[in-house]
Amino acid sequence: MSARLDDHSRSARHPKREALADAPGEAVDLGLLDEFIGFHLRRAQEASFQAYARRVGGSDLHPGRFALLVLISRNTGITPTALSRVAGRDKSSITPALRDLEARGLVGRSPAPGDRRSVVLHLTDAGEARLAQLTVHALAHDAELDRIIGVSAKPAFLRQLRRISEAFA
Amino acid sequence: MSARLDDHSRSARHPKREALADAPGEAVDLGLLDEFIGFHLRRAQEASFQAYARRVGGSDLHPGRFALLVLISRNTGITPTALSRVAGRDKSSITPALRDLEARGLVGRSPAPGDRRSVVLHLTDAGEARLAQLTVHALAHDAELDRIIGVSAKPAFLRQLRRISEAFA
DNA sequence: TATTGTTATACTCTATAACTATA
DNA sequence: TATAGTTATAGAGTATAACAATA
Repeated sequence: MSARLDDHSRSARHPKREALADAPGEAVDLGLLDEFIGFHLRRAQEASFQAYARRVGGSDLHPGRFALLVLISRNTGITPTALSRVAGRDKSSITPALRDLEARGLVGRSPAPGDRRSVVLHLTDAGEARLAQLTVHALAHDAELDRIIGVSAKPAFLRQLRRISEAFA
Repeated sequence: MSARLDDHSRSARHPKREALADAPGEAVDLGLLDEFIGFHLRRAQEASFQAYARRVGGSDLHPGRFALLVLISRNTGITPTALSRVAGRDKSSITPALRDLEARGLVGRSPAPGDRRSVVLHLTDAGEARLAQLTVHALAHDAELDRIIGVSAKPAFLRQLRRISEAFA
């Protein structure tokens, strides 16, 4: 909620200081944080992430893995290095994720034609099936996000998020 | 990638989408991801985080630590458990962060009056001074975010982010 | 010389469970 | 019995540096 930045009267309402946030939902002064885009960006992202994780089940594939499946499916033959660039990660960070997806039998690799240093990636049939399952959950989750921000406001909201990630790319 | 935040020679306009990270002429198809709020939320948060980290220097205090300093400063006498609830983390997750801030001499603790199990937190003078320094960086970073999304659009944007985090709280 | 992918390694952040000392 | 805080431990996720094979 919105914090009153200069309100020091809270000690009047809460004579015992340790009771400041004893009860869940007790008011805590967020100070400057309450007007920072970065702070609310982080909270929204975290909340959305955890809601998705609850939806698919904690033990299942996280959003990052789902994103890899989508990207490999839509870009069959992409290389690990190209994937890491899309994800904005170092190439060494993508190796464990791909190994995990391979171990689950969802992703396969083949020698890259024309460059024997490289490999090209594809989804297995099981990978495509799993992607289809996860897509149902992802669509439901996104539909919930749509309801929260309002369908008519979505395009502008997405545009602003894209502007942020592109401005700092 | 060595973009400096202070470098205003860099255009803020980015007309093309999807050319996020790949070699020229090799556009990557984002598929469903491109319309997912959660996906763009994550990218924006990550980009903002890294831009802030570059601004304050990679070795310095990260946004999470800055947030703790703000919260302790604005809520002197808050307990670790209350802090963990504000941050949405388990109480065991807050212990290492507080130990770090104590080791840096920025945060102090005292016995909680009336409950000998508990402790209350406060910023040291050095902590307040450091918070003031970091606030300058945080304000500059947030001003850049303001420019990116537009000052007039900021209130609605913040409202939407708050709605997301509160809807999944 | 540069690039691809991997390995080794380390650091951060987080969570669960068990423990202590209180309450 | 329940709670505050800590500890031990484990699991993701990421990064840097170095390496072998290839370009």
